[in-house]
Amino acid sequence: MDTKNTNQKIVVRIPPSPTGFFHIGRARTALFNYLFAKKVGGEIVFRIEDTDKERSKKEYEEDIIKSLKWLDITYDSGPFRQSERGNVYSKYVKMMLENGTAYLSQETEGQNKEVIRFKNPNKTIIFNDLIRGDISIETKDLEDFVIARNINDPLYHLTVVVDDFEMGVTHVIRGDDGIANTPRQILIAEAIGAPRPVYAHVPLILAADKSKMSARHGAVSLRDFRSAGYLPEAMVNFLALLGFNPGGDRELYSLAELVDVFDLARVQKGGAVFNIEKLDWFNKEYMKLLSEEKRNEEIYNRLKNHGEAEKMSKKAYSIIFEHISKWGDIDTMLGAGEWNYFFERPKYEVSLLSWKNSSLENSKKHLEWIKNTLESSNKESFGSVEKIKSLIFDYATQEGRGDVLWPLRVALSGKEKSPDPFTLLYILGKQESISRIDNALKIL
RNA sequence: GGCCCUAUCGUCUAGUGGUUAGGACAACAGGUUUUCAAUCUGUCAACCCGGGUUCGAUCCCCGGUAGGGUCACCA
Repeated sequence: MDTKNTNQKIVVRIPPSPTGFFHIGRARTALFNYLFAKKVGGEIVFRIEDTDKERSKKEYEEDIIKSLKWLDITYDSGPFRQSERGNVYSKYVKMMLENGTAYLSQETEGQNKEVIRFKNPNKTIIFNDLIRGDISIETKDLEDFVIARNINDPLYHLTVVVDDFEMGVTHVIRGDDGIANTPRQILIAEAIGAPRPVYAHVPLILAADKSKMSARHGAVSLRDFRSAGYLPEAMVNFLALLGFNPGGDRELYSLAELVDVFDLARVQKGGAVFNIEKLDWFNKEYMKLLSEEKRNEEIYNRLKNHGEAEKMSKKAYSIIFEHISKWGDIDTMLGAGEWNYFFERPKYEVSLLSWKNSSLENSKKHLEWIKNTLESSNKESFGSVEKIKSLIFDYATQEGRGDVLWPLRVALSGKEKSPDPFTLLYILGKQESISRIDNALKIL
């Protein structure tokens, strides 16, 4: 009966439903399918499960495709759309109606007066799960469940089983929440004479409160993370190690390296709490691997979106880079005015100019010294942070570093927290720096 | 509630019938030529409980407890 699988080719599937933007949990399940298939030299079928005409949208389908591409998860065939495979399903429904494994049921409630129900044999199903071992379920609790609204309008359980059969799927790797669906699908598979695939149920991604991660917990679609400026390599690495670990202390793995070390038997059984701080750490690690050109390009583009790109000196880029863990942080920092001192004169209270217990008179004295020194310095001295530092540092050491450096930094940035004054001097340039010091002197 | 699944630091996890139970994130402390960041070093921090098996259980078995998932003419 089954001639498709005689060559033992391993086939997995990525079967999202386009009823929302691609969910992070779905992304991880897709990733596990990918890693498993690549590891064993199998194939990946990509299938859009859009039998729910009400909720399925093209926009979501496009988002799913884009998301997979972003993560670099490729597939060997598809996308297939269940909405385009009506004939296939009605063929099987007919067959089941004829062989008595399904029947037309008169309904007293619901939208349709007649639906097609599966004739439940009420038996015990025991299936082996690659991650959890044997699972046993009494199917009589499932009753005669509905498999189609009518012969041309099949429901999820039927379409999944038919497609997995027709597409030669050998391994079903899906989320934990699919366990409850498994006995129904095994029953249908038996009814249509399809072989039973191997199952593997991956633990769920949990929110901080340990419940299934959903929209009410904030960002859950891959799209959100993409626009927040996370790197796909970081996302892949983070997601893979959420519920899987190859053993040992290593944390950083590329997609290809993950394929090498992947093993379903090493997938965790319990759910894993999503920890965005760890994601941020991964992301920063991958950001550090980027070339300077690439970093500057990203920073420039983000600044440009805010209309600040031309006002911000390129010399400030390395400082910006140090302070972010994802590109979207640039938007946040800019929005909060954190970096305003890079392109506009700072405003601040006079009192901020004095360091700890030191006096404003002292600050004034030191700033005057610095001003004179800078004014008499040649252009060469502003060539690097190191050179600027050599102009002032000995004086600062002698007079008290905090006493000298703090007011200088405040004069330049107007903030309690900012890069060091030498870097500020370098970025701002001689003329602008002197004029800011002048402003400080005026209010002192 | 029925059924199913799960249980090592706050979080992600490694690990073993005998270990000082390891790493990472976070937190905290200190260094790094003032602050923030980055970085370095260090500190804090876990085997859910009760039985059983065993010379010995975090590890094996049973029970409990807790948490989660699922119970559609959604997928």
